[in-house]
Amino acid sequence: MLDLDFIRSNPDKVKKAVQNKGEKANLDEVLKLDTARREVITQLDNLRARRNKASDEVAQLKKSGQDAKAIITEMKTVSADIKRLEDEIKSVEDKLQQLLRWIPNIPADDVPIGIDAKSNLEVKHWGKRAEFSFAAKPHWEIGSNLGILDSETATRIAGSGFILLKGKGARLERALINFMIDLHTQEHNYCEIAPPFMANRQSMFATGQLPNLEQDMYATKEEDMFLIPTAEVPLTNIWRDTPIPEDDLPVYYTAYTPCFRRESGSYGKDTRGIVRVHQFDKVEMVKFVQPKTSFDELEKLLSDAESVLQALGLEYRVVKLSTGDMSFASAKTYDIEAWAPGLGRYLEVSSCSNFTDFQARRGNIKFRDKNGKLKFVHTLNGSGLALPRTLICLLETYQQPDGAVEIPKVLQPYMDGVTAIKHS
RNA sequence: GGAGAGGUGGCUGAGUGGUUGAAAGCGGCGGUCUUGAAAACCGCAGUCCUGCUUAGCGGGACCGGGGGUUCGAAUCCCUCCCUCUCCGCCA
Repeated sequence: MLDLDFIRSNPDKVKKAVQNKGEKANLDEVLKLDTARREVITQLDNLRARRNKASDEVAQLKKSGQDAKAIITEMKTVSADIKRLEDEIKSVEDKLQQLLRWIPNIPADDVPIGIDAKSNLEVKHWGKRAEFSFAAKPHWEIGSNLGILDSETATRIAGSGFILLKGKGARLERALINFMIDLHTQEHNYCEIAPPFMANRQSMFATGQLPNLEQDMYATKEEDMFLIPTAEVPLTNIWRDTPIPEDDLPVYYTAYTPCFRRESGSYGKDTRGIVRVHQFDKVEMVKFVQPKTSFDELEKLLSDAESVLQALGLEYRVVKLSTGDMSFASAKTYDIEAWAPGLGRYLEVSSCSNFTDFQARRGNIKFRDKNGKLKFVHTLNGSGLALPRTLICLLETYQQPDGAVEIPKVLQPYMDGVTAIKHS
């Protein structure tokens, strides 16, 4: 959500942002409603002031035993007018809020302008391309050959687009989660959280999943709750409607959660393997920071996510997303894409964004500054990392001619010292 | 799922339908006193919206959310949400 004040005084910037992000938002109507709103408020407040005054007079008259009929009769019509204006203001504000929800965050100045991923900008490359003396296999072949990945069974249990890991495969998943969480808590100062995996409508609105992505989420029928599509939702909502003590800033949280996504409309994309699934594990990082520092914090967040790939020895590149490719709520986003040799392409394993005060405004997340004033924080989040795709890159990068997969050194302590997953 | 109790300021906790933005206590901030601190005493303190002659001054709203009754609602009525206690069920 943007500040109405900002929209009013910078309509051109907002218009440009809407356009560059490929969103549809009725800005002219917003400005019109904003004016109407303030006009009605002025009238309404004047009438209310009159009523308050009269109310005191009635009280005084009654106290001294005098007749107040005249005022009461007069106030009947005033009250009727107030009620009419209250209905009007409610309808105007409802419409305004409705439209405001669809206005995206303003992209930062250094974000490349473009309608889609074609305008993204590669800003960094790390690691050497893995070379193979044989034809590198895709992960689903490696996984099923080793008996650690069983998609058919997952399909029987839940349907297509679900993963079942087995034996060392399941263990590897758990090892990755533990390794990542330990790295972020021990090296990068994040506080570990184990949050709810479901969230209510208000939480989903605060982080920006609603209203845009309602169809992409799994919802419960009876309770109007949603399965979280990312830990960003519960983590960011920890401070919703709750001022953060300034001394606590910056606040860093990390959490492992499963993520649930319907992926409706993505049929035909990534149907093989586990690149795109309905449920996947992810370690997420979320930050609440002082507004001035948020873009620096984004760079740090990015490097925290990168350090996972570096430790695992996986080749990757960092891409700065263009206006059209980044999310509705983001001001600036970096994607990290790791190389999957078997697939022969990069996979997005992390997305690190600065939401500036966009989510904070929606979720009323504030801190008290030195002068005692409440101000919106800036929020950021980044995957650190998404598991199935990291697992894909790992299996495909460390596959051996005999079908075994070597385990990177940093993970071995998390695997009881296992150095490779071999055919059993 | 059944029965009951309750949601008031940063916290605890009062509040006969009419100067109640709201007593009191704690905590907080500023001061007096003190070499310093504590204690004591005095004073200040909420959020949001809006207007203007915008370091300020007005006005309005806010006592879980929404609706209703009334000239007037923290107070009465309806409804939803949440918390707590007991029973049942259950990892």
